[in-house]
Amino acid sequence: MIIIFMGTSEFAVASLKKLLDAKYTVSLVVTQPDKAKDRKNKLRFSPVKAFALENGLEVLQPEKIKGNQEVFDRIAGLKPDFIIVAAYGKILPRELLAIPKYGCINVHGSILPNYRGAAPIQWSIINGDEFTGVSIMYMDEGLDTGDILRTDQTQVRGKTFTELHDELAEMGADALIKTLSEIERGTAKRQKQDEPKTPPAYIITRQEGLIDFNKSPAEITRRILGLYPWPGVYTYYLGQSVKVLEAVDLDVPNYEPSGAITRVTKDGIEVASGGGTLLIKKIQFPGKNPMEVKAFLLGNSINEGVILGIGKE
RNA sequence: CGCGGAGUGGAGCAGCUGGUAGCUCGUCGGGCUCAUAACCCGAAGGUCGUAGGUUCAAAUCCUGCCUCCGCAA
Repeated sequence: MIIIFMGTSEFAVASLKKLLDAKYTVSLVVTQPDKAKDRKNKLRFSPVKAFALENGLEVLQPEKIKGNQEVFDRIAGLKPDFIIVAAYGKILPRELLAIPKYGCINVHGSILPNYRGAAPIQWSIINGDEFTGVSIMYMDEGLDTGDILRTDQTQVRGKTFTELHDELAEMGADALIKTLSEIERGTAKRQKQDEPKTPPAYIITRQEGLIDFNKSPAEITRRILGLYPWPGVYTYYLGQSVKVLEAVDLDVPNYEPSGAITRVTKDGIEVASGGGTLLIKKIQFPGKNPMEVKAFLLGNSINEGVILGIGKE
């Protein structure tokens, strides 16, 4: 059994690890080129690359994959049985999909056909879904449109992105292993996807974290969970950006203009949002560590009546 | 060499045109209260990130280093 693994993010690491644990031989790991840099501008490996190197696996990092003859030859030359893809970050061209004997299998962090795309976990939290899960599917040329082999589900409620992500990464890895053995035994069933009931899960940008105080406190609260830790949810206070790390929906009507600070107490900052009241409890200013509003107030003051969200934009 | 902010008693800050440190909260003890997150009195707790330098004298000026963080990727 010859397996080629393609993945980049932390989500993919779990699957790669389980493959190794299950004694599959991973002949090659393909991941994105090193481009992430830290504050000192030092190169950082993708999580998958880091893991692969630790485990002595061969790593390939093509800049371009479509129409790259060298990469194609390399992969085809291995005569793989499977190509396993998890959070790789690029669409694979048709000729590559055709290489492996048993096909290209993808691990995806949602129950397809819902949330096709790059950020399924974040969006399921932001949208307030009760359930989400993972899907194992055959890949085709579309974006997460291939036939489904297996899905598993779990609850979303109250989990942060990190928590749900880690859970789904494990769940996806387990589902992958089970699916592979089913395929080998010939008991796997494939099923075409229905029409999605959600919009595509567009990749998250920093902009997604800017709070819109016209939205309900509940939605803002979910966004805080879904965008944790990156990019985080933020707004502007007196022209300076502030991250909002923790907030609760007070479930109290508030008819002040959206974004207005209506009350400052030791519990936090009450802000009018979408007709409701959002209590901001934990914040972080640039250059500072995260802190409870209560602590912030010991050395600083926040005035009621100030409108949040007015800043550089 | 990507840009920038910050490191001061447990927490959040002030002090930084140099002369051995202050505020708010917390903690501990006591008091007042039916009672309290309220109030009053008192106490403990900091070699001011670190290593050097300048100076009669540095938290305060200069240099190196470490750590944390915001932006950009």
